[in-house]
Amino acid sequence: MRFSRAYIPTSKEIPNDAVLQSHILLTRAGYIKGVASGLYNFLPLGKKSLDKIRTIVKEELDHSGCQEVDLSFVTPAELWEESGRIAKFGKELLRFRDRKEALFVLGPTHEEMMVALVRHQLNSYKQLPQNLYQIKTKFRDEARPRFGLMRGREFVMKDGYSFHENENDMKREFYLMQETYKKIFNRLGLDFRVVEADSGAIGGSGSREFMVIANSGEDTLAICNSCDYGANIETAKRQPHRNQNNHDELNVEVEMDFAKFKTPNIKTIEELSKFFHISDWFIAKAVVKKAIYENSSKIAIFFVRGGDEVEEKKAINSINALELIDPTPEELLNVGLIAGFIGLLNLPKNPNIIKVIDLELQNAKPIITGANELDYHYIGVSLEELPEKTHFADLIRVKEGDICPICNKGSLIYKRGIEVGHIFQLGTKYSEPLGATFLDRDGKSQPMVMGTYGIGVSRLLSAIVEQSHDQNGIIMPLAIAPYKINILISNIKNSDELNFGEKLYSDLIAKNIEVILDDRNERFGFKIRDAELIGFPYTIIIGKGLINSKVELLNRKNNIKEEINSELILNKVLELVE
RNA sequence: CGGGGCGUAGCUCAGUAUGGUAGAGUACUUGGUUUGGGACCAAGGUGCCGGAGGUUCGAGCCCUCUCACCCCGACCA
Repeated sequence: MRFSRAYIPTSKEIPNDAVLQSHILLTRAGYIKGVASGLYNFLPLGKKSLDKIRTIVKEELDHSGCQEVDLSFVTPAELWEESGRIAKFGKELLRFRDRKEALFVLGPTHEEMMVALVRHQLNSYKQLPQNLYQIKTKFRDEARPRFGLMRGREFVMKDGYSFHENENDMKREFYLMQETYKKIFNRLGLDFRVVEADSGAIGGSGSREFMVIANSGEDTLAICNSCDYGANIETAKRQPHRNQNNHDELNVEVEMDFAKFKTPNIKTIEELSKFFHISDWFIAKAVVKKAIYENSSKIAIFFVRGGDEVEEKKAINSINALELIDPTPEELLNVGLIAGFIGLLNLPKNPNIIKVIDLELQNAKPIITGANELDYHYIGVSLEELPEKTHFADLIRVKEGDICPICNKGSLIYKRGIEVGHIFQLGTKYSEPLGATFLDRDGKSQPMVMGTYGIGVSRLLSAIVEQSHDQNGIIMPLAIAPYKINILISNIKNSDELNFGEKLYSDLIAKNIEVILDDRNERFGFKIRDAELIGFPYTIIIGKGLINSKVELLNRKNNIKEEINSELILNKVLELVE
C-alpha cells in the first residue's frame, strides 16, 4: 500500500469524547471512528488488525478441534422465551418486529441459537462431544457504553459452545479451552492472568476469566505475588487470618467469660475495639442490607470479623438474591433491629430476617457481638455452640497483603484487569429448558452437559493498545500490526531516495511482506510522527544517509534507530518479519 | 435508571455574566520558499451556533420542551 493512496485519517487532536488511551490512540491513528454511543466504524487499519486477531483466535481454536459456524445475527425472540432469558437480559436485548409483526432480537450471545442448532441433530452419545464457535458481531444495548471499543454496544465476540455426554468430558474440554486461550493471548503478546471468577448471570459452576493486566481495567483482581493464583475480587479467597503469619497478635489465647456488658453509645467496631482494649478481630461486625428478590425483599445480616469487609457479590450469591441495597432506618426498626447493637444472639424472630455468618467466624471464640438491645453487647460468645442452625458462607473481601490461599506463602496484591476471555462450565442450564437431549450408553435420554467460552475480539484490540503504547502513540505488536514494515521516504523530491524506496517497496511486495510506502509529499517530522502514532513495528527511513549507502531502521518497540547498509536492508527486513 | 457536564467550521475550542453583521487554531485548496522530528509567507472556501417552540424591533446568547454525546454511580454472558 502507498500511504499517499491509503485512507488513514490521522489527527493531532484528542477526540473530545475519548478518555482511555486506547480509545484516543486508535481514533487519532485512524484505526476506528466513533459513530454513535457504543458504535464504531473500523477503518482500513483497524479492520486489518481486527482480522489478524480474529485469525489468531481461529487458528488456535481450529487446532484444538473446534469448528467455526456462523449463526444468524437476528434471532427469533421465541428462543429467548424458551430459555427464560428474555426477562433476565432485560433492556440489553435490542428487540424489534419484522413486517409480519414477529418479535426478534439482535443476538447478544448465542447459547439459545447454538442449542437450537444442535438439539435435533445430536441424538446420541456417539456424536458427542462437539465444540462449535463463531466470531461475530454481537449487540447489547448497554446501559452505559464507554471506553471506546472496550465496552461498546456492538462488538465482535468469539463465542464457543461445547456439548458433552457427562460432566467429566465437559471438564476435560474446559481445561483444553483454558490452555487454548492461553496460547491465543500469548500469541497476541499480552500480559494476562487467568483468574477464578463469578459465573454471573450466565450461570454454571466453575468459571475462569482471562484478564489483561492494565490500570484502566474495569475489574479488580487479587493475585498472588508468589504463585500463579489469581481471582476476581468478587470471588477471591485467602488463608484465614489467624493462619497468616503476619498476624501473630491474633495467636494468643484470650480469656473472656460470657457476659452481657453495658456499652453506652458504643456503636462502631473501632469504638468497641478501644472500649474493650482488644483487636477488632474478636468483634463480630454486622452488615445489614436489604436483599431484593424477584417478587419480594428481606433484611439480610452478614456477620464478618471486625476488620473485614463484606464482598457484595459473595453476599448476594450466599442468599441467591438479585441485588443488595442499603435499608432505610425505618426498615431496620420495622424488623426490630437496633443499629450499632446488632449481634449474633437474640436476633428478633422475624421470617424476613436472613442471617449469614462468614466462614472465618465458624467455631470462633471468644467473640464480642451486639446484644440486639440498646447500649448492650455480649462478650465471650462462642460460635462453637450456636443455639439454632446457622448459615455459614465465605463473605469477606480479601485485602492486599492477605496470604494466598493456595501456596500459603505469597501475599495477595490488587491489580486491575480487562476481561478479554471468560470460560464457563455450564452444565445443563440451557440444554435442559431448551430440550437438547441425547441417548446415553444405557439408552437413557439425558440433557447434554455444556461448556461455553467467550473472547472479546474487538475489545482485544483496545486491550492490546492499552498495554502497548507510549506518549507518541501505539506500539503495535508484530503479530497484529496492519503493516509490518513502513518505508519512509524522507523527501520524495530527492529522486535517489524515491527510487530506492520504490525499489525496496516492490522487492518486499514480491516477498509477500505486508509493507506500506510513505511516499507522501510531506516533511520528515510529519511522517515520522504518523509512523509512531500508528505504531508500525519497523520503519525504514530513507533519507540523508543514502548518499553514503546508509538507511535507518527504527524499531517502534524500543525506539532505537539503527544504521544499516542500504545493500543489506532487504535481507535484514526479511529476517525481522520471519 | 439516578447525579453531573457538554453540543458553535472536518477536528479542538472561544464567543453566552450585559441580546445588535459568526470567531481562533488546526485541517483543506492554490502559488512560492523549505525539506531529518507535526515548517514559513501570501491568497482562498468553510457554518440550519443539535432540533422545535417562545420572548424580543432583533436570539449562538434569555425562557420552555426535546434530542444527542461524555463523565461518576447502578448495571455489565
